[in-house]
Amino acid sequence: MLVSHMAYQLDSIFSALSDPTRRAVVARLGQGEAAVKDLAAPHDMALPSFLKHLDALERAGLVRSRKEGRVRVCTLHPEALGAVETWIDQQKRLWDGRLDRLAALAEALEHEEGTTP
Amino acid sequence: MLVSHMAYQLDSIFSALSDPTRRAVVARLGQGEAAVKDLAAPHDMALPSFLKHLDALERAGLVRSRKEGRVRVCTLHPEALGAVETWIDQQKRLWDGRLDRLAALAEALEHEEGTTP
DNA sequence: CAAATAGTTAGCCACACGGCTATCCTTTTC
DNA sequence: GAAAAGGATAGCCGTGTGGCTAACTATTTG
Repeated sequence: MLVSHMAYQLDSIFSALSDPTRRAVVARLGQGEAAVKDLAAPHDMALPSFLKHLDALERAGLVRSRKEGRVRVCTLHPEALGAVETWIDQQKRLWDGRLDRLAALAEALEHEEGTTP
Repeated sequence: MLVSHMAYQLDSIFSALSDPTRRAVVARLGQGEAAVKDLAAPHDMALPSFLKHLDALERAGLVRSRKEGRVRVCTLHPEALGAVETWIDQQKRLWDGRLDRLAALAEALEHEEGTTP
């Protein structure tokens, strides 16, 4: 899994999650799949506007949907959140690594104490 | 910590992280603080453009900066990422809770088997 | 089959975003 | 003290985003 491949994914995932309506949809779908109409109900906006939010979530791979008759049923794909977690973990490792090097440096200086006036 | 307070924060944090330039800056600052000029160097854009990215990171609380003479020194504030992790963990709990209920339902059905023809 | 339901598509609008240049303001440095 | 360095600010420009209405398609349902 090349980082450059992930980058585009991360763009759309972070972007999708940057909106409260879309985060609410993710939370709702965490309880189980739902039809577009039911997903849209709690949100005070016209359906076409809401559909754009769903599109964003689908483009990010967070949600998938299938059509059953005239109803579109949406399902959460929580694995997509894994990309975010992975990225955060990488940042933590960078951060911790930096702290480790600082500690090593501090220790080195201590051992050297008094030898280089 | 009220959810409604977090919501606005999450907006700006997710939004800040939705751009590769800004994620690169976060990664860079994970190694230690740096001056604006040095942060900007790897990114092929004019300084004012880059400053907007820094602004986004500061507004999200991911980066803070202080002025030393004519140089602005930027520092990572990794705690801000905690808001993201918290949100993801909440979603996982929702998801897992749903699976638990499904399992409970399945078990209940099994016990009931044959008693309700 | 007619009407209601559930989406879908097209197109409009205001405003945010990401890039730029040009200019200005401090602080160093020579 | 003049010039260079490091940012900051203002303003322009094309594109993207989030909202809307209106009109259309495809399924159910009465």
